[in-house]
Amino acid sequence: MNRSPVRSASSSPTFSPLYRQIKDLILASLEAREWGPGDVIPSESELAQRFGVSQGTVRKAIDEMAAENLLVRRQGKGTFVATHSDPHSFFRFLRVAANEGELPKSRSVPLECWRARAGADVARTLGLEIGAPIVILRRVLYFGDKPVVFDEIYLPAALFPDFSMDVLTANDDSLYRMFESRYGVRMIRADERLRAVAADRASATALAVPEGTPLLLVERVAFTYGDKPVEWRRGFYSTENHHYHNELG
Amino acid sequence: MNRSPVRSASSSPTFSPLYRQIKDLILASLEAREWGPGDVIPSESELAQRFGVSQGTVRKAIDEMAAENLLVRRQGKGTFVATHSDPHSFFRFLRVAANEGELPKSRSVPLECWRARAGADVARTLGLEIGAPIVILRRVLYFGDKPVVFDEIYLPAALFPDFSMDVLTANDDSLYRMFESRYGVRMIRADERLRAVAADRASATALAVPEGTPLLLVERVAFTYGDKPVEWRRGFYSTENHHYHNELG
DNA sequence: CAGTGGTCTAGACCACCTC
DNA sequence: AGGTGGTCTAGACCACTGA
Repeated sequence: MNRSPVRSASSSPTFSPLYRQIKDLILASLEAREWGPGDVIPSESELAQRFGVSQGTVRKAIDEMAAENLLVRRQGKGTFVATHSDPHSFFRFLRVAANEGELPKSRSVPLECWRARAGADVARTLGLEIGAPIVILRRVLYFGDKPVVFDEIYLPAALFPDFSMDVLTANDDSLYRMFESRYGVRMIRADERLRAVAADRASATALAVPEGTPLLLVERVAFTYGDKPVEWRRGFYSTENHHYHNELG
Repeated sequence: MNRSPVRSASSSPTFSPLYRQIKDLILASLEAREWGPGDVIPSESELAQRFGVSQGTVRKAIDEMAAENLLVRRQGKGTFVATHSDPHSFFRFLRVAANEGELPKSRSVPLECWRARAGADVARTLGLEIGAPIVILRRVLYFGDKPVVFDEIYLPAALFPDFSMDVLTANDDSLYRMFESRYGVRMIRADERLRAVAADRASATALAVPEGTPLLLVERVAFTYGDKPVEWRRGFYSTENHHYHNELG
């Protein structure tokens, strides 16, 4: 490895600065699972030596990756691969808050899980062939004793081979935590589209509200390294006592 | 001015690094309107000289402020105070997208605007005394010929003294653009809470949908420098042909 | 051309963690 | 004490802009 970085690129149309090349190299190592979620990566000076650049250049590369929540710095200890284990990361991908007071602990209750073949919509969204094997999961998220989110989740079976009710019931982690620990698939980004809809029978039942109740519909496509889509999800949120929280900056 | 920065702070409980002190000084200049939205600020080397630190330290301060969308760097030209004029900034505070195709140009149609006194809710949200003078605006946002958002907006009258229908009709800018150009109030951050509700008579009329239609309710508190709340807004979004777009990262 | 931000380096020292 | 990341400096050179 260790392609030596290009220091000058005058008149090059695809010029990218050294620290960005370093960033791409580190990114490649993450993608290749050289270091897994939660692991320490080599120290800045060690990486600097490995790549033949100064420590400041490595530092700038890591700065960007920390800003993108790919790495986490801890002074005195080292730099770590980000993981969905820590609760901070949990709420980056679940923007639910209680209208009043603190949010009670969440509990995920799987309803059904089955295998199917990708229709046109799912295939397009996940970048699969039509007819490719997928897994579908329905589950309800409770906060305290209240059902708040009814999710329908579509996954490519190729990436989550043995995904099933058994795996889910044996596992108390959040889904994304399990995805990265069991299948080595780490979600790093997601696009969401929010709409208001009337509860149909299935969502009304799951959320214990009357049919026709206005629900917040959240459609999500989640991506792993390389902006590869690996999850499609439709979540119905009961917003009687909760809301979707967002910060604009 | 130019309090000389403190270089060492061993055992100080409120230690903050030099670049953060510089950042606070630049922030104070922004808050004091030493440079207005869209203006160039002094060059990095000039600021370094003014504050008696190295250029790299000023650079790091500006880096953070650029990441927070307070400043905008333009290579070869200088560093500028961010403004709501550029369309990029516009969509940071209006997360609407069309379900299909491009979003047509938006048009804001004011319905009514009147003065009132703050009730308990508004007073608490905006940090005012109960009974303090406020201004209330109702307006509809159209995209193409479709009404999409019905807004009710509460502002402290002290900050927006002559705000009225006349001012609005004479002004084609976005609200936030007008706030910063006419009143010197620049919105830098906002908290939003999203819920699904059934359209009441007022919102149904404004959005030309049947009463009871599920609507996306977006409650926003917007903040200016120093995290001071200066706007409270309730927006009803018709999500038949549009949605609220959010990126999780 | 001069002036701006952008990159890269080398080295010093500080703050924090662990042993 | 020895390692890690965090701060700060000084200086060189590159890339972009506009007169």
